Amino acid sequence: MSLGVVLQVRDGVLQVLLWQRARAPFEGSWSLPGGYLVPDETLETSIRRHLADKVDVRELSHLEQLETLSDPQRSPQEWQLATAYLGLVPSELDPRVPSDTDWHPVDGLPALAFDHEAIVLAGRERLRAKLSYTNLGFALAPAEFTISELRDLYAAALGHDVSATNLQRVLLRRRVLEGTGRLRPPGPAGGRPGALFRFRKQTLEITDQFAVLRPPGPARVPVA
Amino acid sequence: MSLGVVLQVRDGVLQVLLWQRARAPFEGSWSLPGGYLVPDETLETSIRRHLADKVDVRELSHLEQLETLSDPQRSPQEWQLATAYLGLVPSELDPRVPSDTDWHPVDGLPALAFDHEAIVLAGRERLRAKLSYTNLGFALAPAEFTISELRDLYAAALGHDVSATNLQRVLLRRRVLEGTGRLRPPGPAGGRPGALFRFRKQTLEITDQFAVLRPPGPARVPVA
DNA sequence: GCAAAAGTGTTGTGTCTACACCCATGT
DNA sequence: ACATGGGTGTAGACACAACACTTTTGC
Repeated sequence: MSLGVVLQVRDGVLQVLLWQRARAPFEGSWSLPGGYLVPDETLETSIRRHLADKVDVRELSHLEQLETLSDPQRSPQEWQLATAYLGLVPSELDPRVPSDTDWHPVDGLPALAFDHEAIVLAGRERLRAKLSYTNLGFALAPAEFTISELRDLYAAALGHDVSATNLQRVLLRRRVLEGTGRLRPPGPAGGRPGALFRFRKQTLEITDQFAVLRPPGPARVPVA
Repeated sequence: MSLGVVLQVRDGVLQVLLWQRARAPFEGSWSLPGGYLVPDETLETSIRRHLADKVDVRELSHLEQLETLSDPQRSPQEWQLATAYLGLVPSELDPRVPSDTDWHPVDGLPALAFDHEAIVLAGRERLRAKLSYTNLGFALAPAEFTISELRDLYAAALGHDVSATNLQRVLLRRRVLEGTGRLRPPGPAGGRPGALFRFRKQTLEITDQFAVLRPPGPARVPVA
């Protein structure tokens, strides 16, 4: 079967979409959405189908495989293999979800069915790691945003404060962001209007390729 | 089913263990070792069992899950899910393998059955990435080695030259290596004897935790 | 003018590459 | 002595964090 860890920053907090089980085992407790495969279906197709059917989530900005769980003890009833996926939803969307489905902060989860808590935490770890060395921020952010707004998204996902100053410089140096030329007018409290940025790419790219032990040769020239 | 990408540096070249198929489809062509699960078996148990049974490889220094393949077209006969694992064998071992099994350089693979070529390359990518930001080198190296020997292993795995000078400094600064106090006597051509080192840990550890966007606060003190 | 929010200048630090130089051994 | 291979010293490039300062707005 396939399972989806769908994450979104909502109200400034990283949240995961959970589904309340209607049947034993773990009747009534929260679990990850997902379900069985149908014949000749890809795992990715399967999780997309289950997310669209059961929880009406279609606007995934990113989807990647996490891991496959196979411990014979993970389900009390039967031996069950499950492949978990990480899905991300941009921050301004509010997909309509059925009544048995809701968002929960990843800090402060209720008791989850099966081994789902560990899977949620693994998904968050994957997100945190990739925010550091890829452009994955595109999947959390709306189409256009100010640096402050983006800083809040990164802070919620990473779980610690992020400096807007340095975030801007890192992402611009890596050419992950580009300015739109437009400005966001300030709120009623005043303040300088913020410049609006967007991600240059909406697909995953590694932006910090070689941590160390990179190939010999002259320093790579920054893209002109 | 489970599949294993077993890699080892042999004769200074990164090689993968392949198994020659005896049955259709792809009769006679090379493929990754592996096979079906038996009930109540973990995927990891399964791949270890198949590697031990069929190819007599028991001395894996590292084993981790790569990904699960599910394309309905990947096997011409039937719809087949396969979970691929990356296994590593230290460089000085020469496990006894049956006659239908052999090592092949990853640069210069024969035509492989199914989608196995892509899986091998994915395994190599995983290895290359983790050599940069973890202590995974322990899984390629013998118990003790000189920096030159280790340099050759890294160069074979990474596919480019590596400077022994800098490799030593990086791995010592990160406290991944430690000296043994012993020396390797020089060969017949003479030369200064090389100091012998070993990896401090034989289990995977991240040694370059935050590429960027690390939490605020005073600089982490290097371990005294 | 003053508060609020955004953005820039600048300094310091740590980590890495590159390369010159020195050290220990065999013949 | 000299060739061979191992190891250290050091300088420069770079990316980043931190923080002070400036800019632009509302009131």
